[in-house]
Amino acid sequence: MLLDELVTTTDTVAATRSRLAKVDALADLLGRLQPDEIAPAVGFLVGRARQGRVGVGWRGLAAAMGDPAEDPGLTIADLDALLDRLAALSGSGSGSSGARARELRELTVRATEREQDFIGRVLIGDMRTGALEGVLMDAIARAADRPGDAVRRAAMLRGDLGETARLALTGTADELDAVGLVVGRPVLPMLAATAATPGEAVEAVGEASVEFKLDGARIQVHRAGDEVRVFTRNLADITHRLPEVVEVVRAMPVRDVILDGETLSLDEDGGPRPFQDTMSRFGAERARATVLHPWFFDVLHVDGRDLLDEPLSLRLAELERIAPGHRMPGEVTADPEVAERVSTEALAAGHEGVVVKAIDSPYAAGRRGSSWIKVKPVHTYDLVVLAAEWGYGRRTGWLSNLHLGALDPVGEFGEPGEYVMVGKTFKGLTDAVLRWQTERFPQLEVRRTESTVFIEPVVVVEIAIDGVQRSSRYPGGIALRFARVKGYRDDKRPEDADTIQALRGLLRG
DNA sequence: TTCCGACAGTGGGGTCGCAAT
DNA sequence: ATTGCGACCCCACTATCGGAA
Repeated sequence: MLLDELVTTTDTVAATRSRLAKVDALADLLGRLQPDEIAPAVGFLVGRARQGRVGVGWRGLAAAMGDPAEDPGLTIADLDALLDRLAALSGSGSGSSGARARELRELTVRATEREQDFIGRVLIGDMRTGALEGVLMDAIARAADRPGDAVRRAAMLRGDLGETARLALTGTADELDAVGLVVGRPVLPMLAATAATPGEAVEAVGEASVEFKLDGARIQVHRAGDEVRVFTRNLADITHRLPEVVEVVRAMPVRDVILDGETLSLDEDGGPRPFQDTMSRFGAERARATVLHPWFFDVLHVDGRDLLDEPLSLRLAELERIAPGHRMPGEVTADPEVAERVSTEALAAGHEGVVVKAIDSPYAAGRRGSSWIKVKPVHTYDLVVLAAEWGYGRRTGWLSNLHLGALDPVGEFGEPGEYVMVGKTFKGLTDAVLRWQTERFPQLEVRRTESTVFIEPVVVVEIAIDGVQRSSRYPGGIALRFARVKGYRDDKRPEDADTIQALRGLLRG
């Protein structure tokens, strides 16, 4: 199929807000693809090429794009082959950036203007058609005449939407239904919703396993005999970086197993180190002094037996049997007060909070259902808006991302009474608030750049954060973690804002 | 008719490896 | 040796659609 035909469909999809209409257009396209084109096309449509990331970002793209062609001639296979070549060049030594740019230019001079635009969005992974995995799964089901739930289930267990689409469209219904757990092949991890308090979470799910939530990285570990593989939340294979985790699982009294858990580094006293330290070790290719410890909170398969559809109570019993020394701390209860106590214990030990899990729930791979609910304490501070950046996409034309400052009353970082930037946020803003600040901030403008309007430090905004972390980017040495707007505080004066010293106090304890 | 679950979009912090400078 | 880019960990929240209640 010509790439032009696929691009026409994505234009149609982007032009409507109706999901049913998007599904119609996508299903029609999927039905016309050749078998070999299905997996590549699905990768394009969701902005996640089957080759993965190929080392081209905004900069590389802008530098490499050539003049467009007049007439369409590229095929889906042509773009897929380009991605293969780019992936092969990725990280292949000196000159590879130039080689990637040449490959990209060679292909894009054969692309029309709108094909170039599409290729760019594929490479960046930013499709903006309002149809990603969720909508596309419905379209695959429609095109293949299979139930949506069957496609969804297969995609979660297969961990690969392109291959699932190919199977759904070219195989039998039985073959689709037969997609299951395979030891060694990662599945999409189950996700958690959010609640304000542990008590509220227990009220919502009933009898629950209330477990510590550790501030580390999610891991999924597969063992088949002596072969152990470790995967991230996004299913990347990081086995070679975590030999200590491999050893732990290899020592378990099982032949085959699939475990879900979290890994992080500890300090000398056995307490958790900051997330940044865990990531430093987790992200490094070479061995480091710090060790990553695994804690497991679920088991999906043991010695030939799938446990996905078994209740959590049974899975936890299996976990206790095979990995008693590496179980996530927790307690089973239906009592909100007990849940609050477990949460207090987790926080006292330096952890993030708790996850409350319905004790009778199955393992819903890839779903953010309501049977797992995470609870973390929220801190709020009154900060001062220093600037705002122009938004993107549906926020084009609105001042969106806020620069936030904390008061420095003693002049530790400048003159007394000045404000020290500690982070940015775009979260928590409703359309009405976006409109308001776009109207208001230019009246307070002191200067501007292409992207940013800087204003008098007089607007106080209440900000929620999970905490702070050390920073080399900001002058105060700390940055906000997961900052979001709770609301503007017309009743507060900027000189009453919270201080950089108070924020820094969050670093320990 | 109203409610609510699922999705997509809008970006935030950091760390690493690597290629270019 | 330093810098900038790209990949990838962690993540919250709002608007919207369309099926469920």
